[in-house]
Parts: sequence; structure tokens; C-alpha cells
Amino acid sequence: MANIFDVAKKAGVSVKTVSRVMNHAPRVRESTRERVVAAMKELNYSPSHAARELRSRRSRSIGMLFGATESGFQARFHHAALRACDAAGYFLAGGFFDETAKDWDRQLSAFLARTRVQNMILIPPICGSTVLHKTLMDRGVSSVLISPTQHSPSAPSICIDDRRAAREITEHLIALGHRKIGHLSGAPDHISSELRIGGYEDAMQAIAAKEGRSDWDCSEWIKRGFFAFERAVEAAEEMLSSPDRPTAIFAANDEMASAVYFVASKLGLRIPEDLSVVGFDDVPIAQTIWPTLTTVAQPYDEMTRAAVEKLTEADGHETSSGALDVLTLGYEIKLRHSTAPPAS
Amino acid sequence: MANIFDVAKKAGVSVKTVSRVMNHAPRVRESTRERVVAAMKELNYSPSHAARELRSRRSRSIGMLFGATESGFQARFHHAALRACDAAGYFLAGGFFDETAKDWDRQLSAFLARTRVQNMILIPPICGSTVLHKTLMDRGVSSVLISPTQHSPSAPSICIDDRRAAREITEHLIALGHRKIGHLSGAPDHISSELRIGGYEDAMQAIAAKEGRSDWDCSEWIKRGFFAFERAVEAAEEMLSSPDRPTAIFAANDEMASAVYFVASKLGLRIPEDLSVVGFDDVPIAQTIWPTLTTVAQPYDEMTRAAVEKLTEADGHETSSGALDVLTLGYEIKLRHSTAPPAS
DNA sequence: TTGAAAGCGATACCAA
DNA sequence: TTGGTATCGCTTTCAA
Repeated sequence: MANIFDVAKKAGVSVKTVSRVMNHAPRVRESTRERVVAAMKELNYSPSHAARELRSRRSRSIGMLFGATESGFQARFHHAALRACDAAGYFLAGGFFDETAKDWDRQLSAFLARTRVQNMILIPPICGSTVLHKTLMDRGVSSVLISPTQHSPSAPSICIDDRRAAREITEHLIALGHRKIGHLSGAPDHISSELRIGGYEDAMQAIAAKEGRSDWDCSEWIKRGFFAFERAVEAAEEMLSSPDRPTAIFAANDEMASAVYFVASKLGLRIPEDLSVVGFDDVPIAQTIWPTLTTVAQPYDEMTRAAVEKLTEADGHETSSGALDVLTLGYEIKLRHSTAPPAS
Repeated sequence: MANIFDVAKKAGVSVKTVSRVMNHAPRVRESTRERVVAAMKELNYSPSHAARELRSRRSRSIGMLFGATESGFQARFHHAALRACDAAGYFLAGGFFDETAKDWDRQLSAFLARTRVQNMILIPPICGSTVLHKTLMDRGVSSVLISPTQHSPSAPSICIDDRRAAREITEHLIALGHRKIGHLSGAPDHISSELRIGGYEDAMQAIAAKEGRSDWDCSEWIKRGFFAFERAVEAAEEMLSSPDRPTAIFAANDEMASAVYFVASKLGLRIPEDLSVVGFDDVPIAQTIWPTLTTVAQPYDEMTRAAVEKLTEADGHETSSGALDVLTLGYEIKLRHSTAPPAS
């Protein structure tokens, strides 16, 4: 395998110049650059990751921590991050992390020592802890939060407009003719939960006002499912056993929507004929359950790509301006087979 | 961050000795070893991955190639491999690979050049190509195949006893009272498909013989679904529309089982009352569809752990004995809610 | 705009 | 059983 000296010799320059070309240094004559690039191509040169990392003391890996249990959400981001890193020429260094364990700081130290990453992408539920952000900051590790439970002054976030998306998907149900719409909400300590509740309420109140039911209160139609299948089953059972049961349910994530399917099936309710269901996230199950689930798709690839970009661009530059840095990307509503007009 | 010199100084030995301890070299006095280990612990020392890799010219990463489309099967192995590498102190270097593209060898070269991995774990569908194995061999990259489409003389395989598992899960249906059992088989170029067909036939022929129907032929009950949802939908439609339709279906993977759910729902057949369904693999959807799917669970974690072990143990040693090296691990049948006795 | 030389943190080779 | 020294391939620092 060719090294930097071979390239330098072939191009008739010094190794330093080759290095400059690789690192896009500003002061290289165009003709020189071209000669070097040609030599690299001819020799099928690929720089040694190890040598660069060793000398520059800058890791070309991006770290990502995963919770102990595999979730569709996590799997999607794992996959997307791998793609984004692959495309950017970085490595994804994954680690496991039990955020409920007492020794989480030791786990984190071990991960950082072993991988020596200086950049991390944090996803829920790990990204919740502000102590974690602080620890990372103190150790000089910069991080980007994706769909964070809380925004943080010490790290930029990337998310979608949860409130608007929730409103829009609720309006889809309203447009079909539903008025008795239940909402299975997420964990209260997660900012997205509250935003999705907000969007749901926006839509419900708007239609109530329009139809002259301005005293109408949708809070009784909201039940917590905590983003968890089992908890959502309980909540959905309660919701659907009520005499004045909803004709449609908006679940704040797809796993809870799947829990609604489960309960509906037990109660003999057909989806979508007797009950419409919509979810949030568009994890793999959304397309493998039947009827396929209408849901809000997070732009996984785009989000992780943006995260990698933020991390790699800022590499070195200290850019903490103090202001909250939040990038909001576009979501997509996936209309599938789980919704229909209410039975008349 | 402490380096090898700091450790050497603290332990009162040379750096070489520290290196020996790290690499479990044979000729180190026990007392010396202990002193070094103590120094490492005290300084919270973690060796530089980059420096080791640079000097030893041995990559501490394990490569894994993923197909373009995300599947539950792939996601499971991705996750499991990450765990296994994490535990073994290796890095997982993932790459994407479109095996249908013309320039697959360029893709592969690029991946190998970039990552410089010398060890790879190959999973379907990538692991199918013998040309690929040869290319890897020629470049000095050793690989382990997991659940391969074909065994290879140049790489060990890790799999389960597909035939026995298929027989066992078919027998589960037989024990419930089913006799008209259909089989949705996988792609014919995949060895697992044929083994699963074999296991299905074993079970069916055994019960036929026992019940004195020794001229019975189960081949008409087998249809190809090619491991793909869409193709399986067609096959299942054909199977279930026949006047003498099966009362149970064994699908050679969970995605095809999900396709059976889809078709059953369209035809108004209830699972498991009107139709029992079993799958294979135990990917995430098996537990998120309703009724939850009875299926054969591959031992994902164990398989990847074994793969990492094979790769890291053999590191360096040339061990191609010529004989086929196949490690067979235990599967587990997950009894869930998709099966019941046939309607009488 | 370019180059020479030092050095990142480990391992390999040879010597003791 | 242990230690000295060259070296892996690159970037950094300083000089031209």
C-alpha cells in the first residue's frame, strides 16, 4: 500500500505538500495540487487513518452511545449514523451505555478512553442528562443532540418541528371526519412529548372553535403511554373501554401505536373501520404491521448527516456562542392504511 | 492522558515490558506483570489504538458490509456485532455495499483501503459471492460467514441447524393438530432455504408415514417467497385462495410470515383461529405484530461473539486446514400467539 | 508557496 | 526475563 512518500516522490513534491493537499490547506498552487491529486489517484493512495490520528491527536471517529435495549428508533439512527459517517469518511464508534446504572460516569470514561473520540452524536434516551453534556464538555468532547429530551446550551440540537407535525397528523384525522380523537402521549420529561401534545391540542382546539364548541376541553382525551409498549397498552385499554370511546387515536410514537393495534385486536375493533390509528417516527414496524401505519417520518438520514457535518466542520473551532443552536429539519407524513373515516 | 512511558516510569520498567504485559507476552515475571498492571490502573491508562495500529500494522477493527436496504435481519446482526466488538475491545467498521452494482470490486477496494481492516464478518446477502471470498483472501483479509448462503472453503461459517429447527417448528404445528401445512420457502440460491425445506419435509413425511399416508407428497404445499415480503404476498395469496387451503403456514423468515398476516387480513382469515403462522429468525417485527409470531430465534449475540472470537484468535495464524470449518450454534423456538389448533 | 526535521505512542528487532 | 533503539505514516513547527 502506497504511503505519503510514494505520492510525494511521484508528484515531485515534499510530503508536507501532499499533506497540505489532503487537508485542503489554503496556500497550495493549483497546478501543484493537481499533480498531487493525480499521483494519489495513480497509486490508489489512501492515507493511514492511524497515522493521521496519532500525529494530529484528532480522532476521525464519531461516538454514539446506545441504550441497553434495542429499539426501532435507536436502530434507525444507528443505521443512519453509519451511513452518514461512511459518506463523510469518518468511523462510527458505537458503545453501550446503561444510563440507569450508578456507574454511568465510569462507563462513559471507559468509552472515551478506549475510543478517544472527540465528537459524539447523542440520541434519546441517553441525551437527556445535562450532567452528561457537562462531563463531555469538560473533557473537550463536542456533541450534537438528535431529537433531544431537552435542548442544551452546551450542544447544538437537531430535531423536527414536533408540534407542527403533531398538529398536521391530527388534522389528517379531523379531515377524515373524526372528532373523538384520543392522544397517547410520551414521557413527560421529554420535550417532544409536550410538543406533540401541544400540536394535538392546537388542532383539536382549532376545530372546536370553528364548530362553535369553544368551551371544549381535550385534556380528558390525553393519556400517558410514556413511549413504552406496555404502558401504552394499559392507557389504550382504558381509553377504548370507555363508553364514549375515541374513533381515532394519535400515538406519540409507533410502538405505542402498535400497542393500540394490540388492544384493538383484543377488543374486536377493526382498524381502520372501527378505529383509526396514527403514530410518530416511522420506525420499521410501521410498515410491517397490518394495516400499515400512517405516521410522521423523522428524516433520519438527513438528521444524522447534519449532525456529522456540524461535528466535522466545527472540529477544532470553538463556536459556543451562548445562544441555543437548534436546527429544525422537515418531516414527512406517511399516509398508509391505518386511517379511514369514522363509522357513521 | 497517560501514555506507555508514564506507565513504564511508574512501574519502574521499560516501555517494552509494559508493551509485553499489554500483549500478554509469555516471558514476563509475574511480579513485574503485577506492578505494571497496578501502574496502568493507577494512571487510568488506555493504550492508543492509533499508535498500536500504526506500528503493528494490525487493524483492531472488524469490518462488516451491509446491503443497501435496511432489513430487520441485518439490523439485528449490526447491533449484535457492535456489542461483540465492544466487549472484545475491537471497533466495528461498517460499510455499505450494493452487491448488485457492477463496480462491487471497486466498492470493496475502497472500503478495505479506507478502513484497512483485516478481518471481516459477512452476513447475507453479501456473503453469497465466492468471488468476494476469493478477493478478500487474496488481499489477506480473513472473514467469517454468518448464516451463509453457501459454505466456503476459504472462510469458516457460523450457523444454526436450519434443518432441525425447521423440522421442530413444523412439528409444533403438527402437534397442534395441523396436517395441511404450507411452506413459504426462501431464495433457492441460499443454502438455508433448502435446509428449511428439508426440515419441513422431514416432519411432514414422518407424520404421513406414521399415519399410513406413505404415498403422500408435500411438494405441492411448498411455494417460493424468496425471503421477500412482496413475493411472499403473491405466494401466500395463491396458497390461501386454493379451495383446499392450508390451516397453517410455515414461512422461512419473519418478513414472509408478516406477508401471510397481510394476506390473511385481506381474505378475512383470523390468526390463529382460522390460520396458524410460524416464521423464522425472530427479527424485531416478530414481537410487534399482533398476534405475536411464533418463530425460530437465531442466537444473534452468540453468533457474532463466536465470529469475533474466531477472527481475533486466529489473528495472524494461518489456519486454513482445507476442511470446511462450520460452527453450529443452538437456536430457540419462541412460542408466541400466532398458532392454535385448527378449526374443527 | 514550499520543504526539512521532529515527534505522536506504540511495537519489533536485536542485544544483554 | 528485560531493555535500548529504530520505526510505522503522518502532521506540526519552524525556516526558507
